[in-house]
Amino acid sequence: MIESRYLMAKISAGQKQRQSSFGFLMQVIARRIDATMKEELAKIDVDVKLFANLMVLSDRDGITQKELGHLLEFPDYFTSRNVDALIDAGLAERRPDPNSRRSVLVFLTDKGRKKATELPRVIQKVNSQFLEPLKSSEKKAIIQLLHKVGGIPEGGDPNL
Amino acid sequence: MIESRYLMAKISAGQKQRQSSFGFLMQVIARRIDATMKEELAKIDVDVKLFANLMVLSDRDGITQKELGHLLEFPDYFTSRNVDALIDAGLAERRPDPNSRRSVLVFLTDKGRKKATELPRVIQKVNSQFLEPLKSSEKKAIIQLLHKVGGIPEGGDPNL
DNA sequence: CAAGTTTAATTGCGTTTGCAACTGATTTCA
DNA sequence: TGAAATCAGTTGCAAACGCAATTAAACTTG
Repeated sequence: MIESRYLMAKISAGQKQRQSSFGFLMQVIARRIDATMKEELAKIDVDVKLFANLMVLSDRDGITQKELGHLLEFPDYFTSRNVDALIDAGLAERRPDPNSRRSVLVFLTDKGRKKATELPRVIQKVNSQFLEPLKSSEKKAIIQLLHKVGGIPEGGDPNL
Repeated sequence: MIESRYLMAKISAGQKQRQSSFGFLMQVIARRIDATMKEELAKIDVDVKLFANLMVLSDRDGITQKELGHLLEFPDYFTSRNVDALIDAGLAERRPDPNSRRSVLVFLTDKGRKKATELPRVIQKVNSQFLEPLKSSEKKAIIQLLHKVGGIPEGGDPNL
């Protein structure tokens, strides 16, 4: 962020307000999580830029680029280049969509599927590292509140 | 962020886990906040990239570039270019540091100071927009929890 | 069914980023 | 003191980004 991770809202007016700004807190913590993920993923030789794509594909192999991008809220051009990069890294391949000649299906290669199996461990590790200061009930609470803020339906394992 | 804001943790394993990943939620919401800030700041003709710098300078005018970068956790080269951009926009100026010929002090111009006064309103607006789905008690709770996660001491006005 | 519209995906190109190298000033300390 | 190390700041350059335009396919509708 710069790595626009660097970014924005680290701020507001005085010291006090700055520290309590929701946007400020979100940005700062998100950047830190991103940096930590980058480090952890480097250990297993995965580019953080491709990580998200790998995770989605491991769950839903053979979707179109459009769908992949949609699930990640990425613009099309970005998805297009991400898939290029996945292919360059030997992690995925494009195949024609039997249902439409203008869309493309993306599949993980064996190598890609193998890499993908290593990812949940990393996510789990980083998430619990960041949530460590919270009590168990607070962990549940913050995830619930974030879901509410994001308008994202809940469900699933809060440990991840 | 993509604007390495686009990035990372949108993820985990299955659909269920993905939706609950703390890192995933943080990244997605942080990116949305960033995009919204960008839009809102465009309305008052402020580049989101310079926004953070403006806020810090409005609070602590006349600091060195080094200090400015440190407060924002930005690398030196980035601060250097940000100050260039602030100057190009007529919002700030460099002055020699009387205490050291190798460092530089950064001051807001009148125009810069004037712009800075418009920023808290925008921050306020975007924050409350994102927190809108929450009840008042929940707003307090999420900010408190984020402080705890970030290891950032609390204090200040939760509306900002 | 043909013209117009929308859609998935890609790409050209100017801008921004990140790293490393560089300059000049200051400190260290043998 | 003066050679080496450190420090603030800048910059060259390759890579990555982001937008807008493009291509080719698939709807829509009169």
